[in-house]
Amino acid sequence: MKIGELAVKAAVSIDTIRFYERRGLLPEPERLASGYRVYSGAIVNRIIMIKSLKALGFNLDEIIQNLNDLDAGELNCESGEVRMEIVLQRVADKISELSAVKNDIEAALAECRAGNCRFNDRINMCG
Amino acid sequence: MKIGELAVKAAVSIDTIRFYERRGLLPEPERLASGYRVYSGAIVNRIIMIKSLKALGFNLDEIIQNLNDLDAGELNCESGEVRMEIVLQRVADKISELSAVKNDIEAALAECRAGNCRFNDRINMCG
DNA sequence: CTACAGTCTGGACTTAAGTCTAGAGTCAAG
DNA sequence: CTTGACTCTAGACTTAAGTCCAGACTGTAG
Repeated sequence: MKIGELAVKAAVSIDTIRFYERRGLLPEPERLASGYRVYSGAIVNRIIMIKSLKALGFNLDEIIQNLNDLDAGELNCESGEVRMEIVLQRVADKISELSAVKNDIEAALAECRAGNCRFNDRINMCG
Repeated sequence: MKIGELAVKAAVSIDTIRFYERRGLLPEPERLASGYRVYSGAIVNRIIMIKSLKALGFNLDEIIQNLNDLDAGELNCESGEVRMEIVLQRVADKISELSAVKNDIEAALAECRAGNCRFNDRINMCG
């Protein structure tokens, strides 16, 4: 399978595949005499793994670590759990940060609607 | 007041003040014969406004628009309300996006703890 | 006068995760 | 053989909001 087919099967762009290769997320593939990259079907799953880990909030460096440990057989249930907990905390923190912003906007809007708009006076209703 | 004092009073860095000036968020200040920027006290409030709008989730381009309209007297309660509603929507969308990620991680963790860990098998528990 | 702190400019650098481009080579169909 | 689709590389570009730097100048205290 050449890169174009892989891109379709894994639903990523060709550029992304080459970028992941440069970043070390994907192994260097075999090459045809022409220099074209050739892939086995297994690589599709690896890209799906990467996408799954991205969806879980891991960044590329963390994904590299996970995949390396996975390849080395050093990624077990416990270490995976710990990693997910760390990412979970990060996601939860971002959510509460944004929730605070949301509350501020809602308070400001409530002030507006109570006829006490300060938007064009001094926009500092949100600490 | 020179830029260093303004930076302290407005609690931003000197670089940020110069950057805001380049970006058009702050007017070009008077200069001393030496070329040093001189500011009146009023500029402190403008920077505080910028920070408040940032805290509400506006980006710098939107803040420029708000400030321009404010300067032109074209920012009234209604338009301010509309703008805040748009930003509120954006924030709410981000929150639900992150909440979905959070749910996925929690589901994966629950699977782990139920003794059905698939982290090192195939990390695709989250669509 | 000498230090030293403050300020100036223009431009490069940062993060993250790609995306885009030019110019060259390759492959398959007609 | 030609055409068009595919692939190659290296490197520049993107977004956002700044931060950092070198090298020069200014202002002030001792």
